[in-house]
Amino acid sequence: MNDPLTAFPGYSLRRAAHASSSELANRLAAIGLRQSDASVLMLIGANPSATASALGRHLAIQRANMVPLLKRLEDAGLIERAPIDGKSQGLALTEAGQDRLAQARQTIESFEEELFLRIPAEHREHLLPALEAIWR
Amino acid sequence: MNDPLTAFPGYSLRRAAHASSSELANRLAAIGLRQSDASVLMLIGANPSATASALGRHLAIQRANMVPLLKRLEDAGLIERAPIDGKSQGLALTEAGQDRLAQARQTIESFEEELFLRIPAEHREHLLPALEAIWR
DNA sequence: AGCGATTGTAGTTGATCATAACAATCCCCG
DNA sequence: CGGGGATTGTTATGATCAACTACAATCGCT
Repeated sequence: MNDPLTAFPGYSLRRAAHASSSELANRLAAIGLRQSDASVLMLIGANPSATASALGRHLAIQRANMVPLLKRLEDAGLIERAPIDGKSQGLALTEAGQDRLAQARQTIESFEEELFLRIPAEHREHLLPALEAIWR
Repeated sequence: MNDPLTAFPGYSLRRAAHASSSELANRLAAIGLRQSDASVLMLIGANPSATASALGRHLAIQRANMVPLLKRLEDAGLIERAPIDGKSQGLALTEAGQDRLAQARQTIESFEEELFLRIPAEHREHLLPALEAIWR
């Protein structure tokens, strides 16, 4: 079939992101996490007592959309909130959260490594800088 | 903020795809199209009398999800269907569809060019092959 | 003639994102 | 110190995209 789309980097970008994203989502589902859950766990793990707003800003997740996400993690006993002042709350991992994060990290790291290795060697080192130029 | 995610190609891939995708969606919305609409128009334009199933296979859109998409395009008077045999139908652009496709093509091509130019020169030629290695 | 595969369709579900609105609180400047 | 603009968490709602199941009709091949 004649295909005018695959020559476009933007189109290929979407297809590649979708493919890799759904693969990772599958693997994370095996430990009961979504990608956004895992991202938030990773970020809280690296930044204890960060606020929901700050995490959202950094992950490009709207404040409003953080609410059900954090509620899910809290209901699952993975995170807990501690008031910082009257309006902000610091987020931290519970012990269960740290365990789950370890699993998530393992899942993500091996996934990312496989992904990286699928790229022909001569292009590998160019991918990340090229992508960052697009969204940073 | 300490960020363990941006070093991952997969994460950066999702962020870049989301950024570029929503930008393109905005521009296409100005001519009344979604990205999937535009993709389908492009593909029909390059492959007259292709079937819905064939398009879907090529674009990685499930047969079932092509239905509302094609209905939208047909209701907008952009495509028409001609029975090939008892169960297949060939899709073709109407005149309005060809006009709209021309606009879409213009929009997409200038978008893709801008996108391409945002990538530092030394990485540009590596992006497409790297992406294709991921999803092809 | 018949059986497996394909096609189009309908309906439902879930995930992700965007947006608007609101009350409570914070922070800074006059 | 007081007040106004900004920030925070939250509720609610809608749009988009994508996955799944199921079904009837038809095709293609043996």
